[in-house]
Amino acid sequence: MNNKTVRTRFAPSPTGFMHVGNLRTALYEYLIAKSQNGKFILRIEDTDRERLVDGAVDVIYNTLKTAGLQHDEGPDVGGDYGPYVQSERKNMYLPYAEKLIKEGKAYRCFCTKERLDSLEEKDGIGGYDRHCRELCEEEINYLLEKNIPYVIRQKMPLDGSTTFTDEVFGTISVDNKELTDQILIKSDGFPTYNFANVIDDYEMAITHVVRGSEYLSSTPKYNLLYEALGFPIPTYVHLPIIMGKNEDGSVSKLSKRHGATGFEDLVKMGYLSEAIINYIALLGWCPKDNQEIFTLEELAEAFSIDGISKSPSVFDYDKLTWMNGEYLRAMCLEKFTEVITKYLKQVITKPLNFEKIASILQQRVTVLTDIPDMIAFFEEIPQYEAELFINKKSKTDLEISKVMLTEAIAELEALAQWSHEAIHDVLIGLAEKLSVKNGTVMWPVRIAAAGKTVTPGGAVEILDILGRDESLKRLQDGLLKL
RNA sequence: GGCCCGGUGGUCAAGCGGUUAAGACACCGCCCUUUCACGGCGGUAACACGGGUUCGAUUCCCGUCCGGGUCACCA
Repeated sequence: MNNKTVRTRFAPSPTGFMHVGNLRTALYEYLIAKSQNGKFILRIEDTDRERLVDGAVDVIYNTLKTAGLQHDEGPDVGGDYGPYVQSERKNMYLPYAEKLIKEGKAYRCFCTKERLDSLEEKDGIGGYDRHCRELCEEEINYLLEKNIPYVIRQKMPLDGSTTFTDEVFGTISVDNKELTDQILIKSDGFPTYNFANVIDDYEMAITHVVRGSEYLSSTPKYNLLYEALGFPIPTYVHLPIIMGKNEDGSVSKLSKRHGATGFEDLVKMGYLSEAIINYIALLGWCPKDNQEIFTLEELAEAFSIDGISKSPSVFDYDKLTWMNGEYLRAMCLEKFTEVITKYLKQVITKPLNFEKIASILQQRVTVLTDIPDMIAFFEEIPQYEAELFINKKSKTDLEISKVMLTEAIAELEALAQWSHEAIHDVLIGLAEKLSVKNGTVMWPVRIAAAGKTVTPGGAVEILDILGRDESLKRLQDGLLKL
């Protein structure tokens, strides 16, 4: 047993978008670290200078923050292994590459982009032909003197095979002849992701390399690099890929074309960050006891690598929606009211009691953005046809509704005090007095009060929220339709 | 196409040689009920296929098929 502190790292490149796949990787990295009292590190991988996006790093910080995945070390919080931004580490990589050249494990490649492209066309399937691998010293010096730009490539073994063990996928072996002489340093002097990753993970003492399984096939190359450099090989944890359903029913790696796949998009659509985290935690991992609703703390407590599955999983908005509803319903009313106030304000300008509205909404909302449509009738009653008064199950037709509304209005007008309890008693009492089922009274009243057949809350709640004057006015107007 | 990985209901998934093959979402029905929802109860629905190994395979091995990933001076 080694009791070295577990250190995991989340190493996104700043693209301005936090894909749920990346978020889940971050989550698992966080959980693996936290479940073992380890450290979770954030490192920004910005070696691709052509793709930099302004403000992208802030998106990463914000996402991690609202998701609750606080890192222990990173560009913004510091740490003993900085800098945590690869572009600021630029000059650390070249010496390693040059060391490899000296040891005959890497070489300079002067091939032009054009030549590489033509190679691809020739054999159809990529792969560098190792043209510069055996250049003699004179040739190299000549090209160097002429300032021909070059990259540094790693020399892959020509035969044999490379084997590594992954905690999730087990032992995997690949023939070395499948491996291309990968680029370590680009012609602009920046390291490639492949190279920087290995160096940084080593220098930052990362113990568990956690990433999506799309890296599985390039892992042998990393292993060879660790060996060439004399670095210890980290524990690999490859995660199953999150898939999205295509329009034709097929599935492929979840991407933007599958709809909202960014964390911020999901939040904008009305999903709570806690629900998103909870849901994606279960996408590819299962606890021992099948529990489904977890706080982040509970996840960190229950998480273990052996619960990670190997097969890809399809992102299911239905289940996320259900889970979001669970979170919404579990809130106390005050909290729920606070959360939905901004959605209420989108359609309500009248001085209505938000907490009362919240109380009828809480059991019915699954996605926050549904709220405005659900309660817009409080602000203004929609145009509606008299046919809405007809309901078989409540035993109402136009004639009966007219009677019920007339009676209800008379009773309600006489009400000394406009409260939920008083309204309830008077309407239920009316049904009893007329010897009809409750629904026969309630249906017409609710239709007249709301102008629609489906409403959150019943007649009593709606009248209570609307207040005496508006309620009576709406009931009178309803009566006029009959 | 080469290489790598995977394959339990529509979806997420338990299972790790002997089970009536869990559970959740979705769907359907019933109950509750003042519409809808919530809640309760019940239901439809799965081990991709073919060979082995074994007394016995969803589980182990091989092949087929299907699905996915990967083959960049992107990460």
